[in-house]
Amino acid sequence: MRGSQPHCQTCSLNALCLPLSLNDADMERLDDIIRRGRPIQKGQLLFQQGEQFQSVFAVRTGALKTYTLASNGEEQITGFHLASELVGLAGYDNGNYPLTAKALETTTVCEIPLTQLESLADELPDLRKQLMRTMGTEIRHDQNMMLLLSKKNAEERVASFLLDISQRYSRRGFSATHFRLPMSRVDISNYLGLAVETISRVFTRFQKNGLIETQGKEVILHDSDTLYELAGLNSDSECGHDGDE
Amino acid sequence: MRGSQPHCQTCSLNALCLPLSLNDADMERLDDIIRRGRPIQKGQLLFQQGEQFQSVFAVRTGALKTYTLASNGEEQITGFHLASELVGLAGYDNGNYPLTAKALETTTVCEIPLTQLESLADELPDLRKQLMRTMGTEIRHDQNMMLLLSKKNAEERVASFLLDISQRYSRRGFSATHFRLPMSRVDISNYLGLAVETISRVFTRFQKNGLIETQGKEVILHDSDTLYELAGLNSDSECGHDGDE
DNA sequence: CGTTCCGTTGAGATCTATCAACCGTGGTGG
DNA sequence: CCACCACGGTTGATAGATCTCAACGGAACG
Repeated sequence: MRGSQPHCQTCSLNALCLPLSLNDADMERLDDIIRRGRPIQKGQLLFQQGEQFQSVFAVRTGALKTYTLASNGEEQITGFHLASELVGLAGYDNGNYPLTAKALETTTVCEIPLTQLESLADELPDLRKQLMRTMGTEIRHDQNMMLLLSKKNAEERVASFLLDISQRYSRRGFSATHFRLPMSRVDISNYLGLAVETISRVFTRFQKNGLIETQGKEVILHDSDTLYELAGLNSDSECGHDGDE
Repeated sequence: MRGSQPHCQTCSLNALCLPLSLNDADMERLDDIIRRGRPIQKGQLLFQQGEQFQSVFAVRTGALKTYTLASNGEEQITGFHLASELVGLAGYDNGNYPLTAKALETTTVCEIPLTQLESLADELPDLRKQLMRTMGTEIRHDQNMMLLLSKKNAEERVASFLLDISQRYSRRGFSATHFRLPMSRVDISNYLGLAVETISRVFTRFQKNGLIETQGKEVILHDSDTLYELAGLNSDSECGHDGDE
């Protein structure tokens, strides 16, 4: 994102990331324990299901997907993680990551070692609250996904998905109507519990109806209102994901 | 459960409930802030979506379901809560309950007021860890549900469900093969993302194949191994829910 | 320039939802 | 005591949405 060693204090994402509710002094202490590693390339793993749980990560640039493996080997994508969003907190309850995180494109992350995060949380009530809030947000997101997966049809799911991504980009200051999807159609279909072909068909149907315009991964939302209606949401409510893990 | 005022220290559920990892002194302090209310009757609400978030609850006896309302009014059941399990932590991230909790039968709960829980957590690192762990467990559960809802067919879902309930009863010292489902078929169908009729058909099919035996809400598992196979699980792994919210 | 991966489109198969009827139980009231 | 009703659960027939299988086009890449 910037040249030498970046810091939370100067990071353009700090208003969205874990430092969210921290004052300057606290942020500095958080900054001290964060490790900034090499970028990881598309397709590489950040951590793997079953590995020992050692760190939580914040996406600085790029995007990740997280997925669990069923015992039959099928993968279920549980979330996409864009810049400023946390990854890995879902595994907090025991010693191993319950899911795998893979880069969708070249990605840089901030690594926050768990032991240090825990001892810092012991001292900083605000950080603690922020962590709990982030986990609560993740639970809300997952429960919205459960609703989507068990009650919505293909068009509703795709509409919800597009609006979710739109809102998340918008929150980071990017266009809410013109963006690039970092994940493949296959990933989208897996996430939404549909076949790839169904995703493709819904995209073209939406395009024919003038709701969206797509060219590969580039998407333009032309009629967000109708999309919101389709998704079964009001335009000011959440639609699946809330930005943090 | 018992006559006058019960206490965490003597509660038969304390090895499964929030006091899980607390020492005696800490448990006593937790015990002090817990309120034991009147039993709530079948169909009554413990709390409602949108209400101010004030307390977390532990089920002492009976059972609850929690569900969210989509904007079209449809309800999506996100979990069932048996004795010793926590309810309400899912809402931790903001000021309002994001879901409703309704009693499936006459139910008694321990109420833990949030403000007091928070200040107690400020002092007791073990309690804090326990809370985080519980939330992490809930996230894992929800992600397992996402997998179930997007990848499993009707038989696999029902098998997973029955084994989940079985494990949870078993953990509380009850039979893993002979139990009573506290929820209706409609609730099960809603939870599993299927039509009631499908649930009914799968139950009878399982019964014809000698896998289970049912009479109304009473269930006997005759062939857990095949059920585990169907569910796509090994018999020692989790299958959806892990006991705590 | 060939290969591979990804996305799209078409035709047919399949699972589950839907609609409808029926049954047993429990509660209510005449 | 019995008729009646409401409700939950079961079963059958049909319809529909999505999956599966298959083929094709284009972009990316070595």
